[in-house]
Amino acid sequence: MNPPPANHSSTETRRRLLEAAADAFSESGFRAATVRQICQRAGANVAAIHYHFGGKQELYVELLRELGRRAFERYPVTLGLSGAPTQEERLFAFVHAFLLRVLSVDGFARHGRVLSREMIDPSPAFEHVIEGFIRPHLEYLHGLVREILGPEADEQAVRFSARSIVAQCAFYHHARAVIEHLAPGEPRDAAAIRALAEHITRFSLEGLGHRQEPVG
Amino acid sequence: MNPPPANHSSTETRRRLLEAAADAFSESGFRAATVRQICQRAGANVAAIHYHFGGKQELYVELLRELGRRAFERYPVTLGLSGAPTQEERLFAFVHAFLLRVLSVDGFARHGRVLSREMIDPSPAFEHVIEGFIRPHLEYLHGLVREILGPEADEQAVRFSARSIVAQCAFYHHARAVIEHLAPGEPRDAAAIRALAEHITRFSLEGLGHRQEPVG
Amino acid sequence: MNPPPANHSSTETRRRLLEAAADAFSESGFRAATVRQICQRAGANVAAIHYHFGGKQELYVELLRELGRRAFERYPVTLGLSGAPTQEERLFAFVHAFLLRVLSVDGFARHGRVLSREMIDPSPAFEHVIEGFIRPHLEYLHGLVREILGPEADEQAVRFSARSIVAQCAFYHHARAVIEHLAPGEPRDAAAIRALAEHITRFSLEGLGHRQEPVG
Amino acid sequence: MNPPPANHSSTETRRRLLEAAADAFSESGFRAATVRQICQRAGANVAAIHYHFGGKQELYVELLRELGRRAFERYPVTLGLSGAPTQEERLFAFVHAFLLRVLSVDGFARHGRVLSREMIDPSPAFEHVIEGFIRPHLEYLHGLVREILGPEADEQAVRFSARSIVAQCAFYHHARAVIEHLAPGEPRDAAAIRALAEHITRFSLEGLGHRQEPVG
DNA sequence: TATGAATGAGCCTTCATTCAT
DNA sequence: AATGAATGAAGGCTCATTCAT
Repeated sequence: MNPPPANHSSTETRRRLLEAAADAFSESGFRAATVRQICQRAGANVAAIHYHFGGKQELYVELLRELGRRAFERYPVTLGLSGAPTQEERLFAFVHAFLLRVLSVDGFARHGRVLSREMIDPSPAFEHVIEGFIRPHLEYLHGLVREILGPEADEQAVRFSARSIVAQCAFYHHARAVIEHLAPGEPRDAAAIRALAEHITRFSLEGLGHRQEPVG
Repeated sequence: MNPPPANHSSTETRRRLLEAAADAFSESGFRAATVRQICQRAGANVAAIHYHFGGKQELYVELLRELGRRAFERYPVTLGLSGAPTQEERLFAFVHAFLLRVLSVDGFARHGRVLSREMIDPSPAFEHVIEGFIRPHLEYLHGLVREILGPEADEQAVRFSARSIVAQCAFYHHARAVIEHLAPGEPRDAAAIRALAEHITRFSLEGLGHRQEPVG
Repeated sequence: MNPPPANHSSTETRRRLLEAAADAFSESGFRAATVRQICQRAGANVAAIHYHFGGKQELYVELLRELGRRAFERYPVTLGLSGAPTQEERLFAFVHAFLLRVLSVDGFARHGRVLSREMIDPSPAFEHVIEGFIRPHLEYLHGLVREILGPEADEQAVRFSARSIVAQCAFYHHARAVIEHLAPGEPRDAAAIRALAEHITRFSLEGLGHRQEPVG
Repeated sequence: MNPPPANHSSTETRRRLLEAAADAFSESGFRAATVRQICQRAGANVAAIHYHFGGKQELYVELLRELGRRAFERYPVTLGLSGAPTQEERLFAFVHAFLLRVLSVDGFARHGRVLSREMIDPSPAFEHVIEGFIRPHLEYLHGLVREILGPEADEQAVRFSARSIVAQCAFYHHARAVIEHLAPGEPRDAAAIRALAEHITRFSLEGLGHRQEPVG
């Protein structure tokens, strides 16, 4: 008698929940985002998150696991590189990719933003985030910095310098509220992100003592 | 209907509430910290905050005002400078003071941490924080950067460069969980903080294209 | 952030909440009645009102809507009239219905009592009450009074006279404590209410200068 | 060393508290008025009410006792009468005095308003109010009504009619919110109050079957 | 005689979770 | 496989009252 329920397959609901969670968590953070909000955006029942994931926290962890890949696939640290790139090119790619992961308007940036929040306010998924994403990419950067600094640089210099680079990138997400308030309307389109990346790359290369060969 | 008396006297309970609030807000942020928590730590009744400050938010603002004064008195941007300091000395003082305000183990650092959290997760007192603390110090830094970059630098270069400097300092608080996890046990005593400040100053001076004249 | 679902289904709990709310609000008024009280009487959790209605005020408005419908269906202003009633009959019906809505021992009277309280101590739903219930019925009465007074009556006379009529009816609820104290045990059964209505109707008809033609 | 405190005598503070309480209770009712509000208006300490009266409720009872006299002295039921007034004149005086006690803008009306509220929402002082003020004046009215109705009127007719008269007067205070909302800006000055009293007197006299002797 | 400080009970609301179907 | 209903703990706030001086 009743029409069969417009039954979205289980995986379909799950996907919509993850999608909605990505929006909510990247906008509001883990605590401030509410399950009602997420379920509503996903067109699902309040109990759906508990049903599919076991709870809010499990959904969050699953989101990190599931979507982490995407951001780093879309914007790998070697973004746009090919052949035998120079050190400058490799640093620029790293910085540019970092900024795109965090600032771009496409859906991929949501993951970057969630990761970025995770640095600030660790969740139970912190360990997973560190080991799965942050450590490997930081080690890549360490390698690059070590190359640029040259063989006589000690490890502390490498660590400090890598942090200085990451700091400049992360700042644009961490302090976005301040930046937006003090420099309202500053563009964030592809060109502006590229300009930021160029600034950070140049600033950091010099900071690393990397001298561009003087002409002549 | 009528607000409770804006009590400005300095009772013991009031002081203990501010102390407890400094701990709670610097650890958990404005939203996550609860008045019950704070009152309990202060050994006071739940209604004490309402009585002494008018509410959670008013307590927060009062705390910012109070701690702000203390922190910037203890660690002014011209930390340890006297006479006619060089640009390098002034930048070092700025960076060093910033780090001390955020990393030092004394009570003063709690204010820096609250400010740092405010960048990340603005509270209803955001406006006050920006105008009272962040804007004035940022403008000081802009002036310094402008001097170092020289007269031909455009304003965007000044802004970007100042951000790069602040970013490196703030990162040590924003990303403290990550740093502690990846470099466990890295010291945070006075000497270590000075070393960090030296690194950031050197890195930034070079990033700013400031060349130290070679000896000889 | 997002309101709870405006749940319009008719669950058993929802009905019990409305029932309990009718008791509580008619006895204590909007402000003095507490959600805990209501939930407890309804055998429900404290959060039940928020879940089913969105909040105390929304429950109140919903109750007014619901009970209003019932009370004016059960005791319409044309109570018992049919055919071409005389002015006297119409006024009697109005007065009688008013008193029944306020004094009868069945559940319907709770609505009248809530309305009556609203006159005295307006709640945030005051506007709704005025426009939804009071104004329409008052305008009906104005029409009737205008007819009785005849074409030469000015509008102020109409307003004042209508008030005099409503006042006599409402008084039996407003001043019920005084009446009960000074005339304890005065009956409030159907016959007594009818007798009151007859008194008020006669008193008012004469007050309106309406002369019953003497027989013969 | 310290100057002697500007010590208002005990009775002075007491008087100011009663004054402020009259304002607060007549405006907001017993429950809604807060002790903080009252103490603040009186320029006294929060604890002053407890100190001088023992508590909010005791202050309220004291206020009724203390100020009750004043209103009935200022506006006695025989307001302005002298010599051998007619029944019409006596009824007009009663009604006019009632309205003035409740509607006039001078301080005396506050007491009338508090009494009027008491009818609606009895406080622990209810008994006192009834016996001290309401019963004696109602009995006066009963006597007057009995005279007007003539010797053959039964007691129920007297009671009902007296209520009809009181109801019309009290309504202007009880339903003031409704009246103000539906007829905004209707004046309440001395002339307007007199006009109301004339309407109610005329309406009631006719309601009582009192015929003004036809000429001739 | 009088007060500023502090209290505890209670208010409405919000939330992640769990239950019964 | 999935849901609408219901829960309990906790949140910030308000108030009349009491305490210590």
